[in-house]
Amino acid sequence: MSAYDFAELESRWQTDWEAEGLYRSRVDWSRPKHYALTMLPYPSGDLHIGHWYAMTPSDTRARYMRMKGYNVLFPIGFDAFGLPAENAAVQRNIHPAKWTHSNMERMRTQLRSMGAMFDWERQAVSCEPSYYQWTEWFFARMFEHGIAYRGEAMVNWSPTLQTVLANEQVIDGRDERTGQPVIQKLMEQWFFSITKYADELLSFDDIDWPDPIKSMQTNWIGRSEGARVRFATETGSEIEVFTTRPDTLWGASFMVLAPEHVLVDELTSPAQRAAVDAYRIAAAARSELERMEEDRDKTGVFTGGYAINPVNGVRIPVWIADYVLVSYGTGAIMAVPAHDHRDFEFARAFDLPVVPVIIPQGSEPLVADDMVDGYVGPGIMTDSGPLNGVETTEAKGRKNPSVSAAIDWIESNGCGVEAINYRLRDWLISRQRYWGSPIPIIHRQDGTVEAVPDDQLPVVLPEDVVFEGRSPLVNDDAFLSVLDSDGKPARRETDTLDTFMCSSWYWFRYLSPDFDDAPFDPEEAAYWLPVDVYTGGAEHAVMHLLYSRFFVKVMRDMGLFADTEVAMRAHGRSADDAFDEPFRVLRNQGQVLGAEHAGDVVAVEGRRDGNRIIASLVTVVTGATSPQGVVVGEIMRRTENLLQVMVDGDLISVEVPDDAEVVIPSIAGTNDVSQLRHHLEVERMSKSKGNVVNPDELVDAYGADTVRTYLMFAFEWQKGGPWDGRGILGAHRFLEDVWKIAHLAYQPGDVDDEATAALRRAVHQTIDKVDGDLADFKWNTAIAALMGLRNVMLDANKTSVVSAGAWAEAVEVMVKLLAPIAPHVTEELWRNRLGKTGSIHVQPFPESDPSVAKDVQVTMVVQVNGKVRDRIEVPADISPEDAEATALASPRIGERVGDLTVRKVIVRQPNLVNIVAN
RNA sequence: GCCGGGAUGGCGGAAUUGGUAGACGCGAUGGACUCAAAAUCCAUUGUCUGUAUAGACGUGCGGGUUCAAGUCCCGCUCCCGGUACCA
Repeated sequence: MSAYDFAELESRWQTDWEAEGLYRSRVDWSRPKHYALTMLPYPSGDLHIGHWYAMTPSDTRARYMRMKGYNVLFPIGFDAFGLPAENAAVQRNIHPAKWTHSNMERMRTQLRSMGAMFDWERQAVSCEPSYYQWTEWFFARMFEHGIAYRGEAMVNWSPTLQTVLANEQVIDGRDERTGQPVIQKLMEQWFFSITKYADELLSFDDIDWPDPIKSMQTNWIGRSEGARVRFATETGSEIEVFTTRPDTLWGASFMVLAPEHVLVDELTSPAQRAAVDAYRIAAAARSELERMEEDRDKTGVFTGGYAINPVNGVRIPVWIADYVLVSYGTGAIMAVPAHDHRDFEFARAFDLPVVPVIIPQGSEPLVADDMVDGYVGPGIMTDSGPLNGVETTEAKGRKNPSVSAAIDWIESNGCGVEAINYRLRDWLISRQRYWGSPIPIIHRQDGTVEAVPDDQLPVVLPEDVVFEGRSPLVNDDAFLSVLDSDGKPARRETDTLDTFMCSSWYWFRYLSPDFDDAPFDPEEAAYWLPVDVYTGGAEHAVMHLLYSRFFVKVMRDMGLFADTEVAMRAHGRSADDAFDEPFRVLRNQGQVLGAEHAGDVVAVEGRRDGNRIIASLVTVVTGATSPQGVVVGEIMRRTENLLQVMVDGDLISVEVPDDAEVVIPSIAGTNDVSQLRHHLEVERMSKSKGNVVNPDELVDAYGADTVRTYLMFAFEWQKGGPWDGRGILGAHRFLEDVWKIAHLAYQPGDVDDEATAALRRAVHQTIDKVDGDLADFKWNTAIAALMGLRNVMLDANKTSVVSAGAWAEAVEVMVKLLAPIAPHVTEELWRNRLGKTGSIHVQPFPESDPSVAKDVQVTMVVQVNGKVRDRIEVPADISPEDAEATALASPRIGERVGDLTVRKVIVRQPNLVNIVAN
């Protein structure tokens, strides 16, 4: 037997497959198509184990579908624009294009080492002009159709760098690199009106997506029904609010505006001016995420202005507070503290009136002074003029009688209208950066804007630029100066497009990456679209996937599939519903994290309280020693001010109060809790998320097939987990065993029919198991089943009593079942050991024979009062009567039941009988 | 904070969706082979009860439903992902 030389055979087959064009995918209307898509990778530098974890199972699924008879398209490309390239430019003085291209060059080689069935001739790269020409073209279409528009949005502004920062570049309100403060600032930018599609995006009727994803998108869109109500101010303006509870309008006792609301200046009285201005500056220093944290103490300032409650004419004060966001609703709320938690907290904090207007069901009317929280339950309306006596339930919108009555009253009295509000905001697509697709817009001298004509696309990024922090486009005169459609001097737009836009249409470009007349070739699209299976990380649950859905719907409505539909009909395929959703089936994998490292070690001094320590001194230590009175341990987890510290195998909670002394040797000066928190978090992220595991080394040591097999075997795919390098030997041994089994010169002795049937049963049961598991994306159990078959075959070889025919069938089936998982070794065995012609990867997937697979004997469990007391081998087709009789006849059961009275016997033949006796 | 997911032996994970908890693998222990080691092969391996064809306990914590709960219900704890300019 030759040795399993994985290195030699893997590179040989990769070369041969490419020469044979085995993975070229071509339109073939005589065969059913399958478009398998794996999420577009970002060219971060080196392929890491996470890429393997995402892509090799997708490849296995694509190969499985191919063996199931489909013509499969499985393309690959790069999401090549983005922030990291610019960071590299700033930090290491490498041009983003150069950095990106060398990364892609490297990653292509690494991707090829996976042995995936990528069709490289369909590669799409988002930073190449041939690609972003069409990204720009889509923007131009959106602009034409009124989907793209100018608006204002908050940005992280660094006054020091005079530039906009990404959220991840801002830590604790400061620029992560320079440590200088960052403020929130309104800026004019481009948007796509995705909210126009909010309702359609809430429907998932025709797609097979995981429920959690659908639920997250639904919550993200956040549709709520209610009313828009106008409050007149004493300065003569109107404040419009959206409320889901118009029925509680009579209890509105003050209003709160977002600090950035346009009316704040007008409403602010001279006496309050200083306080309001100070508060607005403070609010600008806080991120939106911080502002939404509900358990924060409520802060706010009275503007000095008043509004009139339109339903009862009551004069109510107008405040500003940062818990109201400009980006949600109208940026203003009416506060009904008696019936809303946050408003109640705010009212109590600032001693504002609380006016109950609901009598809780089955209870006495509320007394404002006695309330400890807003009441949000059902009841009867009171002190609400025309609504008095109306029932209020816990239903939302019109389904709640009081809300419905209130909307009718408001509309007929002209103070508001029924309205639907979405939490979803329009998609901000402007980026004040260089390394992205330019927005093809020209700013004319008269202040209007126009799109760059299609025949002048793409607007190409200038290459000769210098990086200092701000986007070099802003200062690039050659780029900036342009003539408008009237031939007058004009200025180019300098914002570039959000990279999410590049990744919102890439699967169309794969269809025909060299097509010059349109983003995609309708002939290809008519066959391949839509994507049948999309796999990728759950971290994209909302944004990327929602944007992609939006994009397709917009394309459909702009008529961009008209030619494709014609081509489909020409081939007799219905175009109905083909372009409402981009991805028919979606499945998510988890993340493989770097190997778990020892955490930071801290020494803690403090007071012990049960299993918890209230710290007075926390020191981050390197060389851990344990002097008297000090607990030294490795930090396992940290949340807020609570550290979980492992000390001699026990987890101890350490609470770090704000006044505790904190010593972090690597940070000079006095340290505090937030620094401790921040420091430990950074340490943890760089350790646990860093690409500690290098797949290239694993491929060198064990081969790509082993790495693939191990990744699919060792984790629950949807969940992922920390990498553990030890287990890979198990996967490698398995492939070596398969190699060995296929090379055995099997010679039966005296053939035993029962043993032969048992082997065949195992083989056919394994077919069913692997078939079902691969269909369901359950790689680990599919491989476990194949390992089980391996064990059965090694035993069968030892006894050598199964027929030669059954053995040969088993070998062939095992190799075929394994082919989608370990493509190289199975191809080698198929063609060079089993002597077959043609690739194993185009063979039909084995089919099981139910009559062979059927069990003849099974273990029946007999329980007494739910506890297992005996196990009996019985025929698989045992009748319920026989099952019960067999169970009761068992001496061990007789002993157990003894003098007890049998009350009931539950029979689930052939697996279980439960005898209830007392 | 909010939204979504998760927690099962020393470790990764299985469990036909209410019916044998721990498949498969790693690791560990003992043995075979070897001068020795590696590799390989054989055996054992949830915990406890001194023995084991026995019993009790056991799926993050506290309750509940059921003949039967890892699975369903109620209440918690902790971890992971997302939170709109990381991709």
